[in-house]
Amino acid sequence: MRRTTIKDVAEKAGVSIGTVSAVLNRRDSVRTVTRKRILNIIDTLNYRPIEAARRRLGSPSEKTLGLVIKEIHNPYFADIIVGAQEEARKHHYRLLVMSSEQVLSREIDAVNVLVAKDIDGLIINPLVDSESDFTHFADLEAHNIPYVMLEGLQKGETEASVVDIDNEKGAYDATRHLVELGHQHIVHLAGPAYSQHTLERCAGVLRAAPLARIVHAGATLKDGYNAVRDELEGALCTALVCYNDLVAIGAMRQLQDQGKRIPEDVSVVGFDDIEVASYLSVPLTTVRVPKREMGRKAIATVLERIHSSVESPSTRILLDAELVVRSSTKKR
Amino acid sequence: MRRTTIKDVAEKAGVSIGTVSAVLNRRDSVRTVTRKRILNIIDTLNYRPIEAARRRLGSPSEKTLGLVIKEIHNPYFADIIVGAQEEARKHHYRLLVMSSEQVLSREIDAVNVLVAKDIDGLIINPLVDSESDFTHFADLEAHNIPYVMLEGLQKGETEASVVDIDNEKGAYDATRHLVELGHQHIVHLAGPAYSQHTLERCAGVLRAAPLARIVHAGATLKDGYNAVRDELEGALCTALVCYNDLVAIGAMRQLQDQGKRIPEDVSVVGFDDIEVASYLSVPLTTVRVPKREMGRKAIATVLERIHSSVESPSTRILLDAELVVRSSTKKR
DNA sequence: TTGAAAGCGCTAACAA
DNA sequence: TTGTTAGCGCTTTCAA
Repeated sequence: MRRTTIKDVAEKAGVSIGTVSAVLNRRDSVRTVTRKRILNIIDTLNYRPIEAARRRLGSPSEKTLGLVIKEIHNPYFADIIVGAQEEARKHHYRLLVMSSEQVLSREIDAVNVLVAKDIDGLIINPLVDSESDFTHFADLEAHNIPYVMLEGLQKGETEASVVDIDNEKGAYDATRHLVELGHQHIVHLAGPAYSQHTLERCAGVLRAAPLARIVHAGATLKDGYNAVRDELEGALCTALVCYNDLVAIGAMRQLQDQGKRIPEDVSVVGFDDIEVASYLSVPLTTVRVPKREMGRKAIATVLERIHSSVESPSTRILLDAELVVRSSTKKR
Repeated sequence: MRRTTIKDVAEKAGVSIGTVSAVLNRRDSVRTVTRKRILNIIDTLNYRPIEAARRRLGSPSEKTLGLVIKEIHNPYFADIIVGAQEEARKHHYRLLVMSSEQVLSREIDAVNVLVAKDIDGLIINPLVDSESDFTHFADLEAHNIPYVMLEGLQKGETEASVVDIDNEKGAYDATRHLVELGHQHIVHLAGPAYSQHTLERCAGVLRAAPLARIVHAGATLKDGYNAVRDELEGALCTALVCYNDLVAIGAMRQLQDQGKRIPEDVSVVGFDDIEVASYLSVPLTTVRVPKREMGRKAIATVLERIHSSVESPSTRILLDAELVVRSSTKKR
């Protein structure tokens, strides 16, 4: 069933498409009766003009950028979105956000839709699945749509620019802090499988504390809660390095349920420094990631690519992240 | 400066647009030398075909719905987004998200962009400014794009459907709970100005406790923190009803800074039941809003309107919200 | 292997 | 006041 077009409306109304167009564009050259009749038919036919056609195809359309994130629930991304939006607005671009929710097929889907919607550039925090196919990125390149990633891909499959922090160093700093506090039994609650960040942070933890135990957790409150419940029952553990703040908060809740005090019994370090981290009863020691700045920088980078006529080389921009010591860690 | 078109490429390459099109569509009827030459020119000219035109205008395009929220930082919206996405996917629609960040001009902007991107329907949590203009909603109606609101407008300016909860009742229940606990000095940390939810919740609080003091706060962690710091210094107050959980968490942090214990010294009730509320050291008593279901229901409602040929009447769907008593409230 | 031309839905200029 | 038509960027036949 074809979409209803202006022609259908014109036919049914017994007028020309020009007249219908005039009504659509609120030109006052149409007789009231005719207008009413046409309006009626538009309504019953449920007709909706195709915007792309109205804009006379060639005319400059809305400038838009796409942003594909991994989890809408993570305040980490909220900050990135705000920074990105800010920078985009400054340059008169609008930001369309989609979330893959950690599902590769949705990521591919999101990119396709955004391409179909004719965005001018894309920021994406890609899923780094081992079996990832990169056709959607190839598509972007074929379409000449510049894009920037918020997390590096393992293989050098694409020539994309990356805006990120040094995750290995961040995790190293966090763990080093615990080591210096005298902790011997450190457990790392690691992030989701197949994430580059997970890998890098594990590496950082192990560099600072080669004997640290790595436990697979995930990226959410529940993941942190469950990991501590299922994996740390009675285990020797005086300090926790968590993949992110959400996991840390979940872990702390479970520790508390087990009657353990923080930081007296167990020290906990998070990652990201989401806003709520400093509002907790026991303010969280964590690695501050400059999220807004990352969003801004990512946009600035695509914009550069959009506006430069020459093929700019792909870059890897690493912003600074630093440990923020609050009350959830304590000398052993 | 016009956008580069296929014609430019063809001219510069000394071929016809048909040949360029063939290259673009990976047809193997083009001689390798010609293809290479064209590809080169595409690159140097930074040419990007307009998707809308490729799709031959009439052909059915990607089915998409728009969602305009008020604050990307509020987990309340994250849940709504997840529910909406879920329902949309089930019906093979994609969801494009934009955030107004409490700024009316951005809301208008977002709607315009979404319309330009040819969405099939819209969910919006509108800003209810007293000086609101409703032209963007009128535009939606003119374009025959069905939309559903997640918060009622004050005036009956539009004929939109609304999916929401009974906010007055929710706030009443929350406050009533405190009254039953014996609290006499109740303060309500109210939401942002010009929000319908703010108004409705204030009304609910006052119905349960006519003597409650209303303090303007806002919708964020910081708002809660600041309100308690600036307005409750030394004030008589044994219980706090907060506009939402974020405000409650912010308020609790400040109370703690003042050396007050929760719930021994002050009882606190939130609103929304965002996930983190149950993970706090003092799990938060709050009004559980069925956020995902609201997202789902809102999508289902637009979809109905999209697919029904008859003009469906606007409805007002109120889902159930109920008080969840945890540990932040206590008998006086 | 390439070019020419029709047609997609719509707007705007012009003619009737 | 209404109808006719060219043209927007592109794909797709069909002919050369």
